[in-house]
Amino acid sequence: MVDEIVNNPATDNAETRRTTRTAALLSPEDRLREAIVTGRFQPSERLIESDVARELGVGRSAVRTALARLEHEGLVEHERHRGARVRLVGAREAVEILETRAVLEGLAARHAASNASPEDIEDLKAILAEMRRRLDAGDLLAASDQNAVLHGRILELAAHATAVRLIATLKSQLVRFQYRTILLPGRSEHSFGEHDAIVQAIAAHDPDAAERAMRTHLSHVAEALRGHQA
Amino acid sequence: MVDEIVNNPATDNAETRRTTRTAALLSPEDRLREAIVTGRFQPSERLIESDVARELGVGRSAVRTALARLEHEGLVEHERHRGARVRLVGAREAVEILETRAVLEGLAARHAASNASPEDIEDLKAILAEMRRRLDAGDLLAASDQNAVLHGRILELAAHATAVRLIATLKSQLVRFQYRTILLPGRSEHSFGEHDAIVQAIAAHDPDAAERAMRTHLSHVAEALRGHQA
DNA sequence: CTCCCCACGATGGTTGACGAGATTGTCAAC
DNA sequence: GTTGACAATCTCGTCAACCATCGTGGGGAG
Repeated sequence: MVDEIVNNPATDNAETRRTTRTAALLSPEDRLREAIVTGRFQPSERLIESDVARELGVGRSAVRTALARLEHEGLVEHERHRGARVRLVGAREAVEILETRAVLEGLAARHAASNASPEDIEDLKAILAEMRRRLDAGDLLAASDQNAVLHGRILELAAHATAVRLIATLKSQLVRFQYRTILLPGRSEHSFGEHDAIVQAIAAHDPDAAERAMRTHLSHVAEALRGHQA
Repeated sequence: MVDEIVNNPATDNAETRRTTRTAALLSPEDRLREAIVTGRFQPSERLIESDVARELGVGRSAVRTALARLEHEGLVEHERHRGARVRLVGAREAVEILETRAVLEGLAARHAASNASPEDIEDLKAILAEMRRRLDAGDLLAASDQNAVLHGRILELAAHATAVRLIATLKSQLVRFQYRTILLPGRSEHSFGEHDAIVQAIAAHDPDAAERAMRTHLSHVAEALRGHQA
């Protein structure tokens, strides 16, 4: 889930800027988020409420609440009486976020190791096997999808609402770093081995090992990311 | 900083409900937060925007934005078209939050160990010494204050904005659990020893030891809390 | 050319109104 | 008496128009 930081960008995207409210299916918040994520608003660009409202074809209050939420998600920053602008998370902060995710997902893995039922473990192994198959088939992107599935499943098993929530918000802040590090040469085999170790630790109901494995895995991802864009 | 989960409750509190906007010094958000924290609104009580607006003597939109923020802070929960109610964090969730804080503060301690300058280390030792003095004087509350100072200082040293931010929001969710576990019999000495270990690890620039020490410290706090209210 | 002041721009907040979704209560049919 | 449909009500979500406040930049005074 970090090997490929991907929030599906609500793929519709195709010209919904009619001022008529025909396309009011998405909430203003989602529309605005999507506009930021897909880069229709440049980083550090000022988001004037009235302009955005006209652009999206909604009222100013809707934009205001949307901005408030996006601020909490870390997508925009806000100064009183000076307005909002889209936040640019630099490489430095990206590393911070990955570190934080590492400890949080480590915690999740720990709980998963405690909670996992035999069926859960079979599930995880099946996901891993599918990842193996796709790797052998040379389809790195498909394998990366499986990667996301695995991490998601572990979070479910953790049954730790607090950690899951925080991880989700952290993820959203990294939308601009949609690298699939698994695509880097040699990374895919490393990644598979790390995931294997995680699953094995969970299967063995060894919380310490599970946390350790998850953290080393994510730190390697962070490292790969760092090297990739340094 | 966990031994005494205390957000100073903006002690003014004294009847500021005049509809006249005389007492508009606090932002609506702060007023509402304070009202919830101090228990003027019962847990699970419905927060009807218009009522709250009248109660606080502000407009409905102000209340709306305040509610949105408090929702993100975890103080209220919100369902579309069904309104907001003050969120009750049960013991189970409190434990979750403490666990999460433990790993996050562990991360912070790790960074603090890497970053700390000689002066920083002297600082920490001074705080610790002051804590020792106050403990010897038998003033547990004062010692608990020093405890908060120490944790805060470590967070500063960590220079890890992401972790600090998450920890702050987690803290605010625990406002209802304002126990000072240090007041429990025997806990104070334990607590001092744990803090001592943390400072020593930071002084030795040993990130692993610092994280470990912080996590064991906080897990003991969680344990004490659990036992205290079980 | 520099500096200060003020008008303008934008936000924060208010009021009033309207529609949508949800809940509740009533009433009729079985 | 119970049940189901329908209507009234409640509350939120949004819009529109408005005013007060704060920042900022440009123009006038020196």
